[in-house]
Amino acid sequence: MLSFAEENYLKTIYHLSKGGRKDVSTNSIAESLHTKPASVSDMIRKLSRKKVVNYKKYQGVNISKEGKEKALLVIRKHRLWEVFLVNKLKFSWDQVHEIAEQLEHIRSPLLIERLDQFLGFPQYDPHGDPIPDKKGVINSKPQIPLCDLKLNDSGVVIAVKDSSKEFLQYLDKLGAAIGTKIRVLDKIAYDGSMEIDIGDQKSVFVSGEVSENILITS
Amino acid sequence: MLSFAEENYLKTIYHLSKGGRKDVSTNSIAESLHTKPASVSDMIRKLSRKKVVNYKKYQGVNISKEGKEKALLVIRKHRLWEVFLVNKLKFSWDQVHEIAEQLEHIRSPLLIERLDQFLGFPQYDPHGDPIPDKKGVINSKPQIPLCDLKLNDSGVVIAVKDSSKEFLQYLDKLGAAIGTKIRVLDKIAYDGSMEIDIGDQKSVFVSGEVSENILITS
DNA sequence: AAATATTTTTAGATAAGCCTAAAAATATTT
DNA sequence: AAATATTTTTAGGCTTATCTAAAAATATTT
Ligand SMILES: [Mn+2]
Ligand SMILES: [Mn+2]
Ligand SMILES: [Mn+2]
Ligand SMILES: [Mn+2]
Repeated sequence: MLSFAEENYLKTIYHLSKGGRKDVSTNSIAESLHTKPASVSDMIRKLSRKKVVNYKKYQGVNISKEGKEKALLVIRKHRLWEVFLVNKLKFSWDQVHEIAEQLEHIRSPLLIERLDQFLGFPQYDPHGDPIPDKKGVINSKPQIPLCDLKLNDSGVVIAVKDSSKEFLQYLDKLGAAIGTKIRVLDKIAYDGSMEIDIGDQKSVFVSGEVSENILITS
Repeated sequence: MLSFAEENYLKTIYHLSKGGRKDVSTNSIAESLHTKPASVSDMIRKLSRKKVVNYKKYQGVNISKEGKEKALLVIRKHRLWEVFLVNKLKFSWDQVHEIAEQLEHIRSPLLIERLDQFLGFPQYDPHGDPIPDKKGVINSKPQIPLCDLKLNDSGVVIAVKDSSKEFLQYLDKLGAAIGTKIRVLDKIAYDGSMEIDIGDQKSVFVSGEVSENILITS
């Protein structure tokens, strides 16, 4: 049985090891969780004793099979609750992450099963992230960051990499919600910014940073 | 801001002071929370510093005005979540208490407001307990324990005093859910047990303990 | 009223989870 | 390869919430 803190560490380690290489650095975990490296070292030792991560001093950690299962269950709960908040309680997609951070730790297998059913077995959360099934299996569509599209390529917004309030509210303002068609009108080599057409309706300029955080399916 | 543990202590102190006299003993709190009196003494000192209880050493505690407000908010959340679990997720009334014990600590005023609305502003939880409103106001109907009814009196089950799995499952077996009509056929002075008619359908004997835990409106 | 029993508080530990500062290991420059 | 910089770990503290054992206060009997 893992504590809330242990679940949060494990989830972070999972996310960090998914993006980059297998081994995750102490500093990157500390940065993600807004804690100090010393605290991370302590916690990693504890997670290692519990066999949810593999760890050799000074060599970074990687998540074990059981650790991954536990992390995916927390992520499943997080995303199901986000769907509940948006679809049933009419929250907007930029309001739900913080609340889901709390709800993801509620312990009751039956609750999650019933919630899943109540929501109609959703496949994706409000930010386009896939919801792992009971066994932790993720059914993910190919996602390309907008910045990787070529001139005149088009595709549909399928997810966002950054789920912060600020970014989501900016996308709302652009009218670039999930499901919106986007076409690349111009790519500015100088700073990585782009001119894009949103929903065949308007053309706007977005920064390189923004274009990295919008995920497209083609 | 109160911790989960502090919220649980406060809720317990509120419940204990509602039933009997105003001042609550250290031992009774310890018993309710399955902790030791020494731990209770520590916690009471802390709650007293936070002004949510009034406390004089060796004289017991009573809850303050702010304490009562905070306790009622936790109780409001607990009962709304129980309604959600039963009405929306199809849990039975004996399955929801433990899960609500976790959900009652989720912090988000907007979430509770939306949940209340989603549920249609329910007045009572699945065990017949009244749900405090946003301001902590409780709208409670008069409740009499079954054991206080006289011979041939009748009334409707409006709530239960004990919400344990075991008791609720026994009531299910009796067919004495909330809303069921009950009439007193006989009162056995010897042991306080009763013969009752349930829903004009069948007569059964119930122990004195059971008849204390069934609440009736007349 | 004195003796005894019960209740409550205090003293001293422990575990989790965090911190800062210092030491040790590893990585990067020169 | 040596010097320097960075990363990671360890050492030692702090807070919260719990415990057991002992002391102090209050309540009950005799
Ligand atoms: Mn989220
Ligand atoms: Mn999400
Ligand atoms: Mn309950
Ligand atoms: Mn209830």
